[in-house]
Amino acid sequence: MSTKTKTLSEDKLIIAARLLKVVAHPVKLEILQLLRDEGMMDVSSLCEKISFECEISMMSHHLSKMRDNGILYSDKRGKQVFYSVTDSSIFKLLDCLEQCELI
Amino acid sequence: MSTKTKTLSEDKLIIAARLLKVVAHPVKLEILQLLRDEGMMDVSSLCEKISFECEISMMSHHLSKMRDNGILYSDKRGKQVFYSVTDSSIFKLLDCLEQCELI
DNA sequence: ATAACAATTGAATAATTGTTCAAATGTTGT
DNA sequence: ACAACATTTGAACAATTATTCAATTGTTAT
Repeated sequence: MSTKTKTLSEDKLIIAARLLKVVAHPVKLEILQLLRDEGMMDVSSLCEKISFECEISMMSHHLSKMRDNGILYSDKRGKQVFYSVTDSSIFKLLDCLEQCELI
Repeated sequence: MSTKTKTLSEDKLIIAARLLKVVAHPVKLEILQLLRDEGMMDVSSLCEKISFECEISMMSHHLSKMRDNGILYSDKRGKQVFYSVTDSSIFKLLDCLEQCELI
């Protein structure tokens, strides 16, 4: 008899908690949703497409926090900066939330 | 051509963000892991089994916050109070974190 | 060089979360 | 009724996160 479930170590639980804390915000979750559904996008476009009211400056803060935590990366092209996810495994989190009975 | 991805509405994004905020803590994640792997458990047992140092009072605060947010429920049996998850779909979140490349 | 545009930065403040501790509640057995 | 145990509660304080705004940086075109 063996347990199939993996368990996260103390260290990984700390990292996982930090990751969740970073994305635990309605605007940040919608940013991920938009990047999933429409691919990389510049800051102004994200502001326009997001359903919440969000100033450019606020958007930039959200994006740089996610970038600083390894979730996003940015690519400057001329005047614009395009953001996209570093690893698409983050989208599983969205799937998980969409399936979760509590939501 | 149709997009297969669901998108969460503004309201659901707010609920999802609140849910993530509640569990975005190493101790809370480990509580969920323990409840998944060992089933319902009383407060003192959780304190003993958790790898982080956590006083009974702190554990109780963590548990009641998760209960107040619909993630756990409690069942008093004599002197002890047993906690377990209200809906096992929350465990998908753990699976997701275990699979996530960023962790 | 200047103007217009896109985004970032940092500081100030507001709001929320996390932690600790002592006191209180409820339960069981004597 | 009393003591021992399990848990909860609430207040005080610490720490972190969110928001706003004005100033700054960098880019492109004239």
